[in-house]
Amino acid sequence: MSDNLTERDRRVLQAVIMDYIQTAQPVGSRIVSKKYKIGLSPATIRNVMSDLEEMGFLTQPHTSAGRVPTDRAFRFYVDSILEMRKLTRLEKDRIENSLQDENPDLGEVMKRASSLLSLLSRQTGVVLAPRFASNIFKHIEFIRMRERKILVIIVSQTGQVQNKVIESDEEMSQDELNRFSNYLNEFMSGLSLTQAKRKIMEEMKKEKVLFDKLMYRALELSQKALEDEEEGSLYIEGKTNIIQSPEFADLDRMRVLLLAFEEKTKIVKLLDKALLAHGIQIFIGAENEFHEMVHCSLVAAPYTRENFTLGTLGVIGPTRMDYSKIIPVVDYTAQILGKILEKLG
Amino acid sequence: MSDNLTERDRRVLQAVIMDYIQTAQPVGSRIVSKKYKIGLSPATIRNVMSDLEEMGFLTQPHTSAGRVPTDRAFRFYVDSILEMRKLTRLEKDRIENSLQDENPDLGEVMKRASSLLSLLSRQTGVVLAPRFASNIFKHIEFIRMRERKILVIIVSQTGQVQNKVIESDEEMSQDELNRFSNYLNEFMSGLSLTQAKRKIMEEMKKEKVLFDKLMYRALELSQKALEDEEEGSLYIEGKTNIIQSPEFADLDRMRVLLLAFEEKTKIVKLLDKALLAHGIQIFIGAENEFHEMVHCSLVAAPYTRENFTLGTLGVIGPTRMDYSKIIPVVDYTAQILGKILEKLG
DNA sequence: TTTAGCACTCTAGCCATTAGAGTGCTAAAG
DNA sequence: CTTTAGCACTCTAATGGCTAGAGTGCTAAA
Repeated sequence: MSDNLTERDRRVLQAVIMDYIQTAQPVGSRIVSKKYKIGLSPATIRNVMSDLEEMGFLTQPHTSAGRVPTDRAFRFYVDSILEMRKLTRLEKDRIENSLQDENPDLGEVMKRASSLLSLLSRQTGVVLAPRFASNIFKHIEFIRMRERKILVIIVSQTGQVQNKVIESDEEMSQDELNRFSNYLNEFMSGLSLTQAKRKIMEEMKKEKVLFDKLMYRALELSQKALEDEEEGSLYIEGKTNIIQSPEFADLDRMRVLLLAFEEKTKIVKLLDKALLAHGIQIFIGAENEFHEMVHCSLVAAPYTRENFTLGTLGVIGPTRMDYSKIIPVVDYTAQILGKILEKLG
Repeated sequence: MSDNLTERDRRVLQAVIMDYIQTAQPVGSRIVSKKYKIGLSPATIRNVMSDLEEMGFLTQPHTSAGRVPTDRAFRFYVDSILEMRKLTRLEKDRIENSLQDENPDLGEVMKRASSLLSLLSRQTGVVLAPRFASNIFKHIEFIRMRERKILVIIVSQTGQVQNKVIESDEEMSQDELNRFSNYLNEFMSGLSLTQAKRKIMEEMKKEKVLFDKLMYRALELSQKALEDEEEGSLYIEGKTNIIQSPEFADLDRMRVLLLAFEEKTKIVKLLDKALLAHGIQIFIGAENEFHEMVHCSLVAAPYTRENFTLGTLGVIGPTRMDYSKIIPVVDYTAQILGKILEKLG
């Protein structure tokens, strides 16, 4: 199981992988020898392939079939063999233009980004929107609906709007609520929402606030409004692309994956992991703990504004997807998305 | 092609349809004679079936197969043969409980309704949310974002929140904007949003307003905020259920349908049609102009609050779905949803 | 009018066979 | 020692023939 691959081994492995990416069929020694000029006879290739199989990079579906790269092979491939295709000017333009927006609305931009990723990769595009809580606070508003139900609207500096119905212990007039809004708008001005949350907690403990019933109530309401950690909205576009991939001809596999898409939470968790990393991250097949995704890979990249990570985007496709093209696409899209969001600042 | 079906014809047709709904297989004369006690021999049944075929109610996939009901047969079935299964107390309870909500948020309720429909029918559940424009106005708020970009938030009496970034011709301070909000909140109080739109148009033409530049601008902004007819949000749940139906074993068919689900606009149009009708409506197969849905039916019902139609909900499934159960489910869900929304009023 | 009987048709499943792709091993060539 | 040609071997996927079974339509008898 040693990993000491000779140059020749790597060349052969690369050929097998590349052919498999193209055809989705087991690759035989003849093909490798002919189509990819390695200058070796099929017989030699066979020996090499046999070695690679021993090392866990290839498998045979059955004796007389060609070989198929394992997850491990793909891992090795993306880590050390893969040569990126540079994006053409045309492709770059396309990415830039698709994301450009006259009246930028965050939701719209997110949706476009995922569509774009799906279109360019011919796979499924995903974008994890910035956590609302990580935004800078801009405005809060309380609107009395009926009895003790109050609609709270919180706006971030990026123009994201979160709204929620909360229930107060006591009935309150709209006037009172307006005073609350004014007070809190002042109080939280310029803070990030997480900071704001903390500040509110601290303030509530102070003596003078404990005596001022109204102020206490204002803080209490805002706390309720901020309290639930929303799971971060996920945009998925191009789900139907997976139907084309022969690896999902098996209906059960497909169903499981589509269910995961519908469920979303697992995908969110996966993208969350990529949030912490710097630059492109690739999750291959069974590497990620979600059994739904054993036959899939995720190419993901965080997008940042002024070095602050906002969210993640990526492409989900079969393990066999064309990394050499998709990685640069994801990378560049993340860069551009970051830039666009700076304007939205 | 005459429709004068004898009682016997109808019994046989019913048997064929019911069996086909169960098995998704062509139905032969033997089965009809045995399983459904019509008291006729297979030979007689064969004659009847032959007649029904001539009349366009049945087809044969090939000579020696049984018969399959046509869309026309299903139409006839739901219109005049079908006997509804009554919902059990248990099922009714389930519907009521699922939709009940402590802190009702419209989006949440819609989502639950579609999930519920999907779960009970084992098909795909769809809910068309109330048009925002048909709501009663509650509150408007302008928030200055940067330069001339202004975030407008409009709240309806049901607690729905719509937000949008608009651009004004001139830069304005938050103070001015606040004055605008105050003025407009007064101005539109109690109106439906469509009425409000009209009133604004009229007001803008008045002379005195034309001279008051600020007021004119306020109206202009609110007009911009209200102008775009948003397409009404659609909730779809349980898309993966269609994978189970044997009629979608054909990947192309399935892809087309899933695409339609992703696209949404066509489904919205279809549900819009049902909006006008009273009570349950059923669209069978090729009857609806969307070729994506040739193998599907839609059972839809509008839901109303105090006799005012808010939206539509329904179930999309194969033509062969179990109408006798699904129709009552859709019907009752629509009723309950209406009631729930009254509270939300 | 209904039904039993029967000839006929078509499909789906089941071999058996075969072509072809690919392998591994051996022995010769470099 | 490495590479390669040659060859026997294996396995699959495709093909074709065959059969059982399901279902029909027609005819003639009940």
